[in-house]
Amino acid sequence: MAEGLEEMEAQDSRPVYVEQLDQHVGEEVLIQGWLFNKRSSGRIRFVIVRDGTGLVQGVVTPDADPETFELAERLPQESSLRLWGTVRADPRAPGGYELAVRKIEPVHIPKQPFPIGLKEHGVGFLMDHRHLWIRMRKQVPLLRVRDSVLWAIRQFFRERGFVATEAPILVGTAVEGTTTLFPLDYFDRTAYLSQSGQLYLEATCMALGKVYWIGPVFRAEKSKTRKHLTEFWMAEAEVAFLEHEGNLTLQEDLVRYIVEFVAEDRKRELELLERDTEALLSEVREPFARITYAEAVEIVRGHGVEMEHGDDFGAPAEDALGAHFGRPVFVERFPARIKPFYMKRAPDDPGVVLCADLIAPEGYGEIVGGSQRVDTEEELLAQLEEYGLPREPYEWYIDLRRYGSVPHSGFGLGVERTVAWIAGVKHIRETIPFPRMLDRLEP
RNA sequence: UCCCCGGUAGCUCAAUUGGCAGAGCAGCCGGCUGUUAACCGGCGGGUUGGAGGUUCGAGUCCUCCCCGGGGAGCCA
Repeated sequence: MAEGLEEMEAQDSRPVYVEQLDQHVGEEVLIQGWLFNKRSSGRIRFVIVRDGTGLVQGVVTPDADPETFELAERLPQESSLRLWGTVRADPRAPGGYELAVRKIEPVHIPKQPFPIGLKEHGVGFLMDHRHLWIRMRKQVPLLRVRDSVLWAIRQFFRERGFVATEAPILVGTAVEGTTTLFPLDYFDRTAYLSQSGQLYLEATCMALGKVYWIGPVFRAEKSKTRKHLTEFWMAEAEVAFLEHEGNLTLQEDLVRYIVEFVAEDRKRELELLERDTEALLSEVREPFARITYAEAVEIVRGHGVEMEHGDDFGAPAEDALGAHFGRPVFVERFPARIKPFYMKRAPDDPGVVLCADLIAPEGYGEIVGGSQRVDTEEELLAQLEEYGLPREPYEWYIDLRRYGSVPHSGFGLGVERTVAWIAGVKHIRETIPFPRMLDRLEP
């Protein structure tokens, strides 16, 4: 009977989310969420409730029923609850709206204190409690920014007629010989977790024309930096009949689209993250800079960073480039021997390849890497040999150059680095719900 | 793999030259009718990461190990 009454009551006020409260001023609503914090001043009590879309302050006075008044004092942090109250605008309330609470109904009351308080914590402790940390103040808006970045990517490609497709995660061979792969037992042989879907997208674009996919990739490098995870997400695209210049334009259009979309779509979240969105937008307003590898080396040296022509860019070099331009910069035409076997040589200079890395400003490093691909069997066989790679596992890939081969190009965008740049967070471990890093496999 | 820093209460940190292990927060008890990481008073809370060594005496010095953080390299 008592249960029946509660259900009736719940039906009286439709549940609404905190982000919709401005549409319900003056109405009684039902909020379903968790107790984020509470404050009390004796005869007036404040409960701050979060529901995934935002935080709202509930005001509890002795006018509410005695049980509710008592709950407002007693409920511990992260109690789950239903809360009925009338929405009103009040400048004293965080967010501008608050609830005059009529009733609180606990759903679950924790028996022990929530490990993560509102005061500061160390990174190690927070990472050990990542499953709970994601509920907290900065993490919720950050994960909502991530959602928006992924949504923007899908929307961009769909608007342009790309077909969303998939590449396998389990693969039998390395895509690029250099990077370390995670091996695993696959019946009686060794399989690996894919480090890139690119080779497969090259095949798929010959079927579908323009393709993209967004998925996890894996790198067994023992990197310990703020820019690296062992499992991260890439948005990769591959387009038949697209050549190098068009590839850069496509990447530039995509990156600008993502930034502009997210800046608007997650305006409130970026404010909570204290990201200066004007500064961010101004970085992508102008056309991106385009320089060659050779020019980049000179610029980097001009900033006092030592490097030889023929070296790949290290973190200090990337930072120097980002600082020099203050906006994204494409570095084109790398020396062939520091890039993978599948990139096409420049027709006017066989020492360099038709590739580009896109370096984000503000020290976020390379966020996109792409190239035009080798498109003749002769070139591909020659380059496999040059890189000392066996031909047999790549027979299917060589086949793509035997049956109606066309010029084609593509790229991969690092999702977490892009989110970090847009949100303005220093370490990419916070841009994914459960980061996988060296020595960090749990939770 | 290499370099640097750290490990003290549930959490964040202090502890002077080697000399009685402390504070804030959290928890518990009490107070406060507009709080904003509220505030005020009280209470409980410790194998100082582990092993060994030096010493009258080690959180502090030495050796080894474990764990974490930051950075490099490599990469997106």
